[in-house]
Amino acid sequence: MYQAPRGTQDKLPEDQAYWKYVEDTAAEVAALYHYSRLDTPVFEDSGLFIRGVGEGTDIVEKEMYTFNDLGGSSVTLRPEGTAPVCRAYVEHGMSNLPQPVKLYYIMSIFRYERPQAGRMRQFHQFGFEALGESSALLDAEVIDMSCCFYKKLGLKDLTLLVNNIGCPECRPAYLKTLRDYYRDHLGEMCEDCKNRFEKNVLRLLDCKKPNCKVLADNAPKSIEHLCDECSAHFAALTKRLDQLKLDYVIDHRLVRGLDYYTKTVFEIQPLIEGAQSTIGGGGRYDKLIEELGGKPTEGVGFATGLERVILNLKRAGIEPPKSDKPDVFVIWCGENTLDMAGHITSALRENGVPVATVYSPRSMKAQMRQANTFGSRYVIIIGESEAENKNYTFKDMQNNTQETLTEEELLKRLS
RNA sequence: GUGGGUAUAGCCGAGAGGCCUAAGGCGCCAGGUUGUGGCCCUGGAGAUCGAGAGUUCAAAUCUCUCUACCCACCCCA
Repeated sequence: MYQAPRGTQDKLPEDQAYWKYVEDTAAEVAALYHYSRLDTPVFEDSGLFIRGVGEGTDIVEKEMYTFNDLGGSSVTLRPEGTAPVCRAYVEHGMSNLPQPVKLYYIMSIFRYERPQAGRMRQFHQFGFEALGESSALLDAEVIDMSCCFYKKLGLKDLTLLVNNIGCPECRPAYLKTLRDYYRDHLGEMCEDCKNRFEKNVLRLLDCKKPNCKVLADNAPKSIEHLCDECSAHFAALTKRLDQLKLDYVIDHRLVRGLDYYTKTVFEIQPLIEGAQSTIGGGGRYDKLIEELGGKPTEGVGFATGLERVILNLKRAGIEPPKSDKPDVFVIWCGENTLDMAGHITSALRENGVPVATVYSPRSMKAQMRQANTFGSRYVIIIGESEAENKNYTFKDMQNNTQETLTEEELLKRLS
């Protein structure tokens, strides 16, 4: 038999309440911070991600779903959301709108990886991007908004990590310092890191191997090698975060895996040990839009994995809210009851009341059982005597009380 | 890409060569008299034991191959 493709999953009815809760909360928070929704296509020109995310990154090198369509164009299932948003910003001339332009999205993301807990090939992100503003106050607001999202969901015990990895002005010098430092320790590094030494020195900092970790802890820190502008930016950010009373940890080893980040980077992690520690992350990307062919436009954003959010909700025992609409189950049993049942079912639905019923004759007991397993609050019983008297037996399953009502009384009661 | 683990009905899960024409539980269906749920009781349906090959008189149980899933590394959300 067929199965859902590796690394994908069905969102089953029993999980939908979680998804709705998370997505509704995302939309609510987005509105609070004045972000508008943007949906972009599931696939894009492959070049967008190669240019945007960076050729040396793992995402581009080995995780993209890239294929040629029938016309011969190379397209890629989006492996992240920031580049598409920037593309849309440029394409639709949003630089003419009042800046910053604030956009959010809830979309599926595709990365070809070995699946494991909290890591899917198709997963979903809630993300938001603010474009056209360079102030660190906005960085702080983005971080604040991220925290607000988790807080509203009821997630606690999250750690906020922040760092500043510099800009094209100061980063080259820092990278040189870093390379000089690591050059003396090549012998102590793992194979991967030796490789990274050549390709991407920054990434040496977040290797988790014990030896490399020690090296990284003692490595030159980016925030100590910032230019005046970046330094001031970082100071403004932390000052604002303090005002917002957000607890954060400055993590020198936080560098992120996408090439487009400049200055601020941050990550949010649950306390639970082990893999997939990051639940969300983001940062500033002041050169990205330029890189994609737009005019120089700063940006800062954040994205969080919804599967991981839900995983953490479940671990924390947080349940999504239940709807409090009255659910009605219509039972019909006996001669001439079907027409009345059909009539009242339609009438209730026209009044906006959710109704379930049965379609084949079954014993009253069986129908009551079904109403019970459905969790219906009310049951309307139409048996032969009701059919004869043109009224309805209305039963409250919770209080175990029932009464005889006319159609008008019934509709009034439930609407 | 690397390493480890698992694979029995819709779900959970016993089972370690013949007594398995596969236990039990949940769920589902039907009953427990005459028109009524949740508890309880009784009965029922539902499994080519992941797939293929091999060893054997005999395999869910042993061997091999494949596949899928899980976990970790890696990476990230």
